[in-house]
Parts: sequence; structure tokens; C-alpha cells
Amino acid sequence: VDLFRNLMKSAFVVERQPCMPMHPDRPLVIKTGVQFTKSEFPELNYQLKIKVCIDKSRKFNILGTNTKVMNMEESNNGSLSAEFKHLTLREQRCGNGGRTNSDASLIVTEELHLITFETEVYHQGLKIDLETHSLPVVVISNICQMPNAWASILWYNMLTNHPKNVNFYTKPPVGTWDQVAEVLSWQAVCKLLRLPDHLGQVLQGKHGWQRLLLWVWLDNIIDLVKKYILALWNEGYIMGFISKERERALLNPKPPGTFLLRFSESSKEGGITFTWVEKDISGKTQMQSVEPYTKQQLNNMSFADIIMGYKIMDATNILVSPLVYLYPDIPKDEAFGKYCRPEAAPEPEMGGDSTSTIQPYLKTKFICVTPTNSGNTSDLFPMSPRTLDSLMHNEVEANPSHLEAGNTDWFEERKRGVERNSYY
Amino acid sequence: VDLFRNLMKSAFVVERQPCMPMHPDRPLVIKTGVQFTKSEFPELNYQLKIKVCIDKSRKFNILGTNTKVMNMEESNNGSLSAEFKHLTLREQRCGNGGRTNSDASLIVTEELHLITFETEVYHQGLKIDLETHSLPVVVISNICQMPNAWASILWYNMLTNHPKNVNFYTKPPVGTWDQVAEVLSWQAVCKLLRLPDHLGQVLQGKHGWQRLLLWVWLDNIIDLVKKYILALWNEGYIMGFISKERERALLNPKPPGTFLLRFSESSKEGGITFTWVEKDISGKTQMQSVEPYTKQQLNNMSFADIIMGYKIMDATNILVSPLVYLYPDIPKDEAFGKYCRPEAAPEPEMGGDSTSTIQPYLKTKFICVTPTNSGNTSDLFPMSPRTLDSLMHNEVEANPSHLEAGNTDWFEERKRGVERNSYY
DNA sequence: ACAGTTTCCCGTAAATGC
DNA sequence: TGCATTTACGGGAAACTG
Repeated sequence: VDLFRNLMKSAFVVERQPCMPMHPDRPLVIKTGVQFTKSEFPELNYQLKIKVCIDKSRKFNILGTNTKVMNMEESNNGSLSAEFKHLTLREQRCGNGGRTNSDASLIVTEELHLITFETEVYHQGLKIDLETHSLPVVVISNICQMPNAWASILWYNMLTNHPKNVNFYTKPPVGTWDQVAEVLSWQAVCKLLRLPDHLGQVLQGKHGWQRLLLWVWLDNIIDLVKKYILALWNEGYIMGFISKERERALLNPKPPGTFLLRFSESSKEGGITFTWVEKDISGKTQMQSVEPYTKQQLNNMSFADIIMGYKIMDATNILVSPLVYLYPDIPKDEAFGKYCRPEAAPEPEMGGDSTSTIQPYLKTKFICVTPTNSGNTSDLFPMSPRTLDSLMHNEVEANPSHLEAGNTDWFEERKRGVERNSYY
Repeated sequence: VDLFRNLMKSAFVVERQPCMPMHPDRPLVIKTGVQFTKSEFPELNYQLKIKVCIDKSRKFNILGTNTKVMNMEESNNGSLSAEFKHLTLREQRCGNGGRTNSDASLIVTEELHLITFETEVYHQGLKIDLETHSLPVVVISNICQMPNAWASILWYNMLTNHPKNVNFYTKPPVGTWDQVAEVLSWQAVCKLLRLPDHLGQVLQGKHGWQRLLLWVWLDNIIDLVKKYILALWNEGYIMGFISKERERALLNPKPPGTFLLRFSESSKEGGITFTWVEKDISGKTQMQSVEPYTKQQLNNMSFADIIMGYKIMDATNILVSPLVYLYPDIPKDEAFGKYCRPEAAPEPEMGGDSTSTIQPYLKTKFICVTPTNSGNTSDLFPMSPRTLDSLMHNEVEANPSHLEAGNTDWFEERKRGVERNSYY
């Protein structure tokens, strides 16, 4: 019996990372009604029937075949394994009473649950109940809860090695910025983010709200990068997180028309913008940024197309593009031309005779323009760019710089880093 | 007993129109996994338990409480009624064999099913099985099948009064254009469409493919109108279906800058475009149309915004708007100004101090431009507008006009019609 | 391999519960 | 009443299945 118990302990050790991938990047977060999987279960060398369960703090039901007999696989180490697929979780909404939340003090994305795997072993007439469990998981009901849920998972695994402390968030510890950075580095894209120090200060707060606010912002940016601008990101074209002071220091010595791409820090949704150099009439160097583009807008138009088509409209309705060189000195066309949408081929007609007739429609394209005031038509710009720029300048001065001296060329450094790690 | 049977017959009469609304506009189409309802069931004046079933041609299961005891309601006519809510259909995918389709010759959207309502009545010691059924319904598994399914429902109800001819589509009859027009008039928006005669010719074909092709096109336009341009439609601003010849006849005497809005007939997805008058250098009157805007594009930008912002960019990058008067002579601003998106208010900052600092970003807006060739930057327009226009003109000449003489001002007529019927 | 059909599941909107 | 959470389901894409 002792022999068994020892074997158990080692066999049932809970691996740290991959447990229940729902979204492959977000283990340990399970959405109700969405399938999840538990696979590659190292086991004892016996014919065992395993049953999957979940803790009873809330009434969840596991749908799907939740028991399985393990097979001897010709797998890696010759141990037994079982794979649970097509499992879904559904909360049991009892007819009327029975409130859902076991601990009403916790919000649902900080409520931790355990998924257990039970089996029975008979050896020399003795019945032994074996049981192991997953790391704590967070159960969500809508994907919009994912950022918060994932923040909880990261925070937990960052600050504890306890395998089943489901009450972690009743008094969560405070983490340091270095720990946060390390956790973020677990994620592929985040490895490249190189978050600036000033963001870490936000995390020094107690826990909860501020922490989550930052995380939601970061997560939205990660999402934006992965979905919309990954190619540009991998090219190293996107400066990403950069303080306004550093931006100014980089762009100031550059010729007008030089621009860089950076994330916006001003909105919770996360956005990306570009800042360029220009000289005003007096010859003074100015920086200009456009209002950040959000996922919503990138859904319809690639960022490369936006950059290539961006124009300033002056008072006489003449369009000029203020973007010429991507920092440090890459011509715009060279950098983004290959990522622009190819010209749409003419579509076939609905009737039969699509061969001879040519589409009699004028082709159009959407471009993004900044109208200056005094334009003759419906211009939406109540304030001149000069005024805005001076305001921006003032704001920059109001925030003293935190620039660290050593990091001379972050852009070049990160680009080399990208070339080493090709995650996508 | 005869008394009962007679009562049954009248009590169980199947109402023609509203039967199982899933999409409120599309009765008799049920999507698996989506709830549907059967309500207000006129019944005999006895305590009856009703059970909902579906025919067994495919293995569908009805989820939800499919039996119900009828209550005496203080309803309209004092008859009994039962309401079935939260019913969903799920196809039973047997483990391996058992092909789904009962009649493989029919596509799934032409496969008709009956939903039956069964009950038992005991009277004077005699047990009588009562049963009624819905009109034939179409079961779909994805919303993208809705246009075809709805076409089947319309076609069926247009051409037969049979209450349960589930084999209708094994040899469907041919319908006339008048019948189609009548069926289309059952739908709110379609009442206003006033389809031109030449579309009816397509429907004279055998059945099936061509019929569906037309329907899908019409349905997409109906959808586009309802979702994106209903306000403009109700104002009577949208000409809608108009032949190129009639368009030319209407616009030709008008001053340059006059434009009208019409649907595109060139793409199955359905789109909307505008055509305007201009004079070329020689003083000759020309018509121009832009490539039609689809739902995809209207998702991001309202049609009013597109119209107000539309510009032609000439070789020197100067923008001019070719749109001045909506046909017949409404100034563009007057017609569409109130439907343009209001200027975005500046968003609060993420930190706390959102009171004093002003967003230092340049506001932008997307506009739709038609670049002419010889522009200096990435222009996508390989053919001059003149060339295109002459091609268009040729195509128009190639299709002889079908204009009927009596219909002098369709626009005004339809606008009055709109004012009479305010469906939305 | 392929096309018709279904499943999967995000993300917006609405409903629901506390 | 308001907010937190869940449900509903359209729609795009992947998976399925003869």
C-alpha cells in the first residue's frame, strides 16, 4: 500500500503549465458551453477508469463523457494516459433558489475552481481511492470576461506555488513589477513588449482594480497586435510602448516626415497611432500624432493601408501626406507597400455575360484624412493643429522624463530580438 | 363522437401566417439550437395536455418542455390556449451510421417538416387522439441558410394552399411574376420595393437555382435597407431599383452635381451606389457611378457620411465633391446632414486627471475618394473616368430600354407611398 | 477532393439576477 | 434601481461527412 501511495504521489503530480486549453493561449480559463480538453494524463501502469469532476462551490455540471478507461499508449515514457475531449461546463441554474456564488465577496473572475480526476485502484484486495486535480481554474460565461480571468490566472501563478489555494483572492498578495514582467514574458507576444518602467508603478497598488485596469489595457494591445498588425510587428516596424519624452528625443533630430508607430496609452481599449516630425512656418520642429486607431477601425482597413493613405487636408482641399520615412529612415513605400491590400479585381457580373462588359463603376478607396479648419465643406476640426501641438508640447513638459541613459537604441535592439524569436 | 371530430376540425385549424417565429420576420424557418415559440393555441374547452413533436424524416429532438397543460385564459375568444416557449431543435447525430437526409434528392432548405401537436381526449369512455400540425417548416443549422430557407417558405405559400405537402419541392411548380410580387408584398420593406418588370423575367425559369439566385439578391438588399439605410429609405431618398436607361432619362436634364441613390444589380451580395451628372470639358453631359457599397462597408461608416464625404481626387491631389443635389433638387446637406455622425466628443484620459489636459491627438475621419490617374502617390485607378464612362454608355446602349410610358415619376410616387405606410 | 451542411465559438446586444 | 453576470444568437470560419 505504501508502495502505491508513493507511486501515486509522483504519478499524479500536477504539471504546472498546460492543463485545460480552451483558448490555446489561455489555459486554466474555461468558458461555459465551450469545449475543453484534458489530455496526456500520466498514470500508473494499471487499467484504470478515471472520472472528471469539479468542485461543488458552484453547481457546475460537466457535459460530455466524463469517465474514461485509460489505455496503454506507446507514448513518450510508456506510462498510461487518458484523454478527455469535448467536455463542457454548464452552470446548474436550479429552478428558483440556490444562489450561484459560493463566496459573494469575490467577483466571478477571481473565483477559483478545481477540476478533479478520481479513480479507484484495487490491489491485494484493498480498495484505494486516488484523486488528483488541476491547478485552480477560472470559469467564465462570456468571452468578454477573459482578460480579467486571465489576469487572475497569471496573478495566482506569479505569486504562489500552492497547487490548490482556491481562496487566494480573498486576500491576494501584492506583487512587484519584476514579477509582473516575468509573468508577462510567459506569453509569446509579451516577450517582445519590453514594458517601460513607469507602467510597473501602477502595479504597486494594493490589488484588484488598478491591476486589472492595467491588464485589460495590456491584453487589448496584445490582442490588437496579434490580430491586426502582427506582420508589421514582426518586421520591427512598431515602436510599441514608448514614453512621449523618448519619442520626442528620437524624432527631434530627424528630418520632417519621419514617423514612428506606437501604442496609445490614453484609452482602455488599446489603440495604435503614429507620430511624425514636421516644421512649422518659423522652422521650429513639431511632433504630431493622430487619434489612435482601434480594433474597430483596423477591422475594416489594414494599418498599412491607413499609413499609406493618410493625408492632411489643408484649407484649399489639397491633400498631402505627412508621413515619409519610418523611423529611423525607411521610406514608407518600402516598409508598408507590400502589406497594402492589392487592387480589387473586377467582379463578375450577376447575369451570364460577364466576359465582355467591363464594370462601369468608379473605383473608390477609403482614406483617413485630418481636415484642418477653414476647409470649405463639412470639416470636423474646431482647433488648428498648431494649437493642438502646443498643448501636446505643454503636456510633455509637465511630465518629467524617466529616460534611462543606457538604453540607447531600443528600436534596433528589439528588432534584433524579433529576428531571434519567431513565434508566429 | 362526430360532434368531437367536427369541433376538432374547426378548433385545430391551422392559421396561415404566424406560426413559429424564430426571426420575427421569418416564420416557418427554424434554426437548430435557437429557441422558437408556439403561442396562442386555440383549443377545445377541456383540460388537455398537449405534446409537441416533429416528423421523423430526419431525427430531430425537441429540447425544452414539450408538453404542456392548457389553461383557460381570459383571452380574446375565451378558448383554451397553451404557449410553448424555449423550444429548440437539435438533430440527432447517431453515433456513426444513419444518414441524416430522408430524401437525398432535396437540398436541406427545400426539405419541409411538420411540427405536430398531439393530445388525447376522453369523452364518454372513448379515447380520441387529436393531432394538428404547423404549416411546413424549414430547418436550418446556420443563419447563412436563411435566405434560401425563406425563399422556400415563400415559394410554397405562394403556390399552394395545401396544409402539409412536405414533398412540394420534389417537383415544384413554376410561378408567375405577379405571384412573386404578391408574395414579396407580404413583407414590410418589400411593400415599397416596386420591383421593375425586367426582374420578373428571371423568375419565369423552371425553378430552383435561378429563382434562388434572385431571391438571395433581393434578400440581401432588403437586409441592407433594414440594417443600414432605413432612415434614408423612409425619407424617400433612395431610388432603389431603377434601370440604367431610366436613370439616364431622369438625370440627363438635371444640372451637374445632381445625383440619385440606387441599388446595384451587379453583385449577388447586394449593394448601393450613387450616380451623378457631370459635364466634361466639351460640355457633354455624363453620368458617373461609384462602385457599390456593401454591408461590409456600411458597417463602418453610415451611408450619409459616405455621401457627405465622397470626393474625387484629381491629378494635383485636390479634392472636390461631385455630389451637390439629391434628385430632383434637394441640397445634399439638407438631405443628409442630419444623418451624419455627430463629432466625436474627446474621450477621458485613462489616468485620473482627465479634467485639465486636452487630448493631443489630431482627429481624423475616413472619407471615400475616387483617385483619378496621374496622381502622385499610390493611386489605384488604372483607367480614366472618361474611358469608363464611355464604356458604361456603350453598355447602356446595348440594352434597349423597357421603359413603360405611363410611370412618369416613380420617385415622387414612391415617396408618397412611404409616407402612407410607416412600418418602422 | 469537394461541396453541402453542420459545428464551433467570438462578440454584441439583450435579458436576467442580486 | 444599478451593476454584475449570464444568455441569446448572428456571422465568419473550421470541421464534418458522405
